[in-house]
Amino acid sequence: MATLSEENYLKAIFHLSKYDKTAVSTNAIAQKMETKASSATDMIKKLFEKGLIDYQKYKGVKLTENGRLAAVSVIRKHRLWEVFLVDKLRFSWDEVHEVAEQLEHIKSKKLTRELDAFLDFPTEDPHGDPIPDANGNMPSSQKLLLAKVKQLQRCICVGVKDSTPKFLQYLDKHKIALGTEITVLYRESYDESMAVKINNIQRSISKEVAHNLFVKIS
Amino acid sequence: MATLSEENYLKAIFHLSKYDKTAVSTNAIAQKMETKASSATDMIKKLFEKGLIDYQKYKGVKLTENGRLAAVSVIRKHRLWEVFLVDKLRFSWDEVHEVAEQLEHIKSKKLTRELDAFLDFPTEDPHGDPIPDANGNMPSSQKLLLAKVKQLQRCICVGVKDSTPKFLQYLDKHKIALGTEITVLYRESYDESMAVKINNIQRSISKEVAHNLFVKIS
DNA sequence: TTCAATATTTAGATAAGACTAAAAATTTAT
DNA sequence: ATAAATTTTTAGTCTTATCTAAATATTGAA
Repeated sequence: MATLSEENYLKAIFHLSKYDKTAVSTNAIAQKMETKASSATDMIKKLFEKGLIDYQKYKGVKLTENGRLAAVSVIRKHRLWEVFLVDKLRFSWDEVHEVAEQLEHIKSKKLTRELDAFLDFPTEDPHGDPIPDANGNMPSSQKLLLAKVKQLQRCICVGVKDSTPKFLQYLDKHKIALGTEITVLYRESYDESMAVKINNIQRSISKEVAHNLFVKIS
Repeated sequence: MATLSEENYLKAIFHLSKYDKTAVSTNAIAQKMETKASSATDMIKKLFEKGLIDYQKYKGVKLTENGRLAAVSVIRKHRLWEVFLVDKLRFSWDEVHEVAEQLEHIKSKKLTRELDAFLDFPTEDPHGDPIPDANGNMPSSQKLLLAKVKQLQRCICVGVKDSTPKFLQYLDKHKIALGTEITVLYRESYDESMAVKINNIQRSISKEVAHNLFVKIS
């Protein structure tokens, strides 16, 4: 069974290898974990000994199947707890992360199973991120960044890439939520901002926001 | 803020000083924590440095007000989570302890407050133990051990002293639950067992059971 | 009250996970 | 292709919480 620290490293490695499938560097792991490269090396050796990652000195790491399952199990719990906090306990979507970081490490198969059922088997967390099933399968979605949407297309907001409180509160303030419909009017080449229509009102969306909002074409 | 291990020691000291108000010995703490006396001494020094216990070498320890508050806060969370597991997640009363031991260490004022509200401000956990309020006040109850009940008195089962799965499963098997009415018929002096009437059926209750079941006179 | 038994504390060691500083390997730039 | 810059690893230290073994204090029995 993995320790709390091991679980956090596995999660970090999983998230770092989510998009590109190449090996993850020691420095990248250290940065994500907000620790030093030497500490990351120590943990890498430990995870390698336990068969949770593939590792060759100086060549970076990759999760093994066991490592992936362990990481996904933690992510599943994290996201289920986030749903619980928002749906049942009046937390807002910008308040859940810190508490879920603690709850995700609770070890009880039955707890996870029953929580899932209690929440009626949700498939997404409050930020639109998919919740892996009990076998470690991650539901795939065809979401894309708002920044990639073509002119005059309509789309629906389905998730966020950046889920820091600051960004989430920005979205709340501007009445952008999951499910909100957005029509892309045109792109400003000067600053890569976008003119969009939200709730029939024309607004400008900065490059930063457009690169952190996931949508699906509707 | 107390570490996980510190919280567990504070809880142990609280439970050991619950009934008798005298100082708690190092050995008693070590035994409750399933560790060695030398380890207990180390932790005692640490808790003393932090102002959570009063301590004089060789004289045992007592919780300070801050220490008591810290212990009661953990116990409050433990018992609220037990209610959650039984009332919302289909756990039985003999399954909740282990998971609550983990959940009790989650640090979030808001989580505790909202969980309390979500559960509709329960005053007792599934074993009949009182849930301290947010200010650290423990509701007092006038419960007593079944073993102390006088002949021909009627009483109602309100709690358990021993809350190990074995005892709880014994009670389940014999259809004794919180709220069950028990009439004490007579006491067998030979083995200290009791003849009682439960659900209009006469049964014998062993000394062991009678000393672990709390009732209130009805 | 004095000595044996018991309880407690101290001293020194260990493991996990972090750190700093220095060494070694790899990558990049000229 | 070689030197410089960067990345990664190693070596050694620190803290927390544990342990064993030894030393010291307290308690209790004769």
